Amino acid sequence: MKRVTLKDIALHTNLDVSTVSRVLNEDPVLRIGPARRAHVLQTAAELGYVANRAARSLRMKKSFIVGYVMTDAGGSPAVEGDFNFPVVRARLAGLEEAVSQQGYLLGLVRLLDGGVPAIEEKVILRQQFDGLIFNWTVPSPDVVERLQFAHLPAVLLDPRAPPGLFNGRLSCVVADRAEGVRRSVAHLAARGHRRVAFISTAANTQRLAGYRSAAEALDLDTDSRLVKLFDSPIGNLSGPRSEGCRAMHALLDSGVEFTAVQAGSDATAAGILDALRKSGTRVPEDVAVMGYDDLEGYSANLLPEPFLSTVRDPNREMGLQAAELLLDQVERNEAPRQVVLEPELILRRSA
Amino acid sequence: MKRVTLKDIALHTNLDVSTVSRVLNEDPVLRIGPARRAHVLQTAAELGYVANRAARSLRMKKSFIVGYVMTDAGGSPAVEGDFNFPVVRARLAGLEEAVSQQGYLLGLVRLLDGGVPAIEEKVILRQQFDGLIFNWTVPSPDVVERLQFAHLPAVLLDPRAPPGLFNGRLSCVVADRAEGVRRSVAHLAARGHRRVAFISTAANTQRLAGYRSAAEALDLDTDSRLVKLFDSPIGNLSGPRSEGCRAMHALLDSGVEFTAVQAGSDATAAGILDALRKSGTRVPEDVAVMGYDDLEGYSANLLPEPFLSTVRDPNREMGLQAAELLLDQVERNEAPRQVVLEPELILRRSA
DNA sequence: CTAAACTGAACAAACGATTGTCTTCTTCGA
DNA sequence: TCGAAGAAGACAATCGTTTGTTCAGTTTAG
Repeated sequence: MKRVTLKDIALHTNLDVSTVSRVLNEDPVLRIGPARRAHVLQTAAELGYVANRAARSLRMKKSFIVGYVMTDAGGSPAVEGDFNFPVVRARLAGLEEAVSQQGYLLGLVRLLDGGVPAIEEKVILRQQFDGLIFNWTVPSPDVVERLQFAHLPAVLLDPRAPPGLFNGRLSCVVADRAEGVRRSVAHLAARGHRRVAFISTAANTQRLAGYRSAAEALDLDTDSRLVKLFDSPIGNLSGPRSEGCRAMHALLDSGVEFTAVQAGSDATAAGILDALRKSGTRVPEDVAVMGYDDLEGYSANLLPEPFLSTVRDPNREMGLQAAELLLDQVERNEAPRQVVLEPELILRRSA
Repeated sequence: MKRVTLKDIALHTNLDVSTVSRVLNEDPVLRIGPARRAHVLQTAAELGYVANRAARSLRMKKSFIVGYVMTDAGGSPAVEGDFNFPVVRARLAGLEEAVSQQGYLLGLVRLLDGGVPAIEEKVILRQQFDGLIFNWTVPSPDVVERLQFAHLPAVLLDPRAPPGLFNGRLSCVVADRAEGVRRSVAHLAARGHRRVAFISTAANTQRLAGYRSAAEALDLDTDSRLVKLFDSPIGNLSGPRSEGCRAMHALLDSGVEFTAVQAGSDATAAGILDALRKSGTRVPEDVAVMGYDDLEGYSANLLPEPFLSTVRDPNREMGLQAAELLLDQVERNEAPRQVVLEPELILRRSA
């Protein structure tokens, strides 16, 4: 039950704890005979030595813990973009993998809406993290200020706000949604579709941009009537599907011709499929449908056989990268950077 | 940027650090004048003192961190019951709330399928947690053995295996699913339904038991043809919906009369609704449907307006309780206990 | 009036690691 | 042969708390 400490190894090897420490940390200050070095390493392994996190933290003035900030609406229905989305699981897995591989621990903090004082108190002071990860939620400018002041590195993982706002101050990991849609539309074009509709919440500006640039680059028919945008307030979780359904009906009723539709999200695509089904349109024979997010691939509990062709952000990879960026700052004191990752096409039966 | 330590407070108050520590910890050993005590408290607040986690851990031989064990299928589609389910968010929120309120931190560890050695190495030794939470996944007997040996308390949060297996050795938080179904069926009975079908995966034995006992207690028609069970291997995420759909069709085709159906889960209910829609049956006019899980309430991204009446486990509360049970062991050395929480009826439009 | 008891606090020893500085031999060049 | 350099490792301080013990006054009891 007793923990094995450096002292134990020192006793077993007739060396000083400092020497043992230097061996285990490969401290260049120490020149030691290979035989003794091996001996130390071996007994450390035999005794099952594991460095005491607290002692090391105390001495090195580092906690070796990075905080994952989870905002919490206080028990009410979920906050979109946080744990609610199944994708978060993949991100967390990536985060934990990278972080633990470098000897850090991933700590979870739930932040109620306390604003700056809450962050100060809970995250900056009390927990003594070495760095912070914000998934989707973005800290207010005030908070960013405090972070800088406290020399507490942070990275924004897929921030819902344009990353430009934090230029150079915070690291940032994003998926290139425009490129994702571009690839998706390119796939449709390759299948011979010339008139591709786009239905999405208005908030997805990147995806719209991807659609536009693809349409132009591929010389598709650009008809403004093919684009349907709707508002979907963040709190309204059932919005995208019903709005997508409505938009599709409107498009159908308008008589505008099209042979494919790119949805802004899988939820929207679900609504689109509802409308198409109701109107007796066959998918993909009459109309091909592409989604975005790959919800089915993550958690298809509510869906029958995965059907929707879609675009998937590299969520696990995003988590990994976020951790790397953070630890680059924490460990190697590098400057904040931004990394952009490419989504991937998932082809199933709808297109 | 310098951290405020006990020493700083000691200097400001002309007291010894030990005295300051005792004041802040309300150590009964210390008898101090109320004036001085107040002075200490005040300067501590003014300076924004926060105890150094590492130092305290070192001295007290406690990390003040509890680990949340998240099993990881290595990037493949999600593992049901873990982060995949939106309910996990609620549980984590509850956990974090209770845990942080008692001064602990919630650490996340992802466990690949390494079995006992992996748990030993990563969770028991390396991270030096004060306690462990297993959500849904249950540790193997070997692991339980090691936990006991290492005096590492653990609590099982909604274990997928019958908790009886760990009788008295591990704390356990479960929702009373039988009672949930009982209430649900009672609601149907109150609405006048006498012939209530039950469709579920065979694995949901509790829910079936709830159905049976409710049917008996309420003197409903018990007709074995009303019960449809199907197998749904854990890996198969789209199973419940398509199986539910198939089972409903079978029931419809069989000609057995019924006016309501209790589904084993919302996913199954989704399939049931598919079948009813296809057969032109109106819900709830012709047939009332009750689900279980309240997926819509948590994350209705894929669904139009929440429609399904259902049963919801008190997930946040379960997280809170799990934390309490764990800290009862960690802090107060209490024996492992089991707590059972009651689900809640969520009435919407399907019944 | 003196010993005992009590008050209000200071002293000091941990906890287990890291790291700057010494010490003690060897060895080598001149 | 002597001094200096280099090799191999020991010493010791330190990080910030907690906590068992001691200590100087002051009260109380007998």
